[in-house]
Amino acid sequence: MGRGKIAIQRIEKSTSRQVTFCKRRNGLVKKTRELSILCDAEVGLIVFSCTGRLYEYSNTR
Amino acid sequence: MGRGKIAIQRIEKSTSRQVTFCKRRNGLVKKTRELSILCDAEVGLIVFSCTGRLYEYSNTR
DNA sequence: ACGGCTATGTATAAAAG
DNA sequence: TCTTTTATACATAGCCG
Repeated sequence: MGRGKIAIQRIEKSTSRQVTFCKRRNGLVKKTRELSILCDAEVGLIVFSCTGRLYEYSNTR
Repeated sequence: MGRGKIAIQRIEKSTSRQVTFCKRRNGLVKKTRELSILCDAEVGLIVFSCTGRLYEYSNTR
């Protein structure tokens, strides 16, 4: 996706890594929520950034 | 995505829901792993299907 | 560094086998 | 019902301001 294809390996440039982290984390949460709703599943997602910050998502019943 | 647009709400037809669950769960795991590698983050994903089956993914350090 | 844009790659809904 | 195909929608990499 995007303007060019990227290899799946650690992004070395820290500013790029930070931007990608933010974008993909948002995308992942969205997909996780969609799976939960579409398929009536219970889900939990936990992400710790490399700087130690926590992000999480779960559906509640 | 796909041939038609779908609303984000529970898929009523159980066979369709099952197929979508399988495809989207695989996609979600892939995205989760990619985020972990690209952005050097620790991640955990847990999914319980509506039939009570457990699927999980986490990166190990 | 953030926020928006858009060309392009990827995921996937529906169909076909 | 499982797998494969294909057209289309969606996510996002690189840019620009």
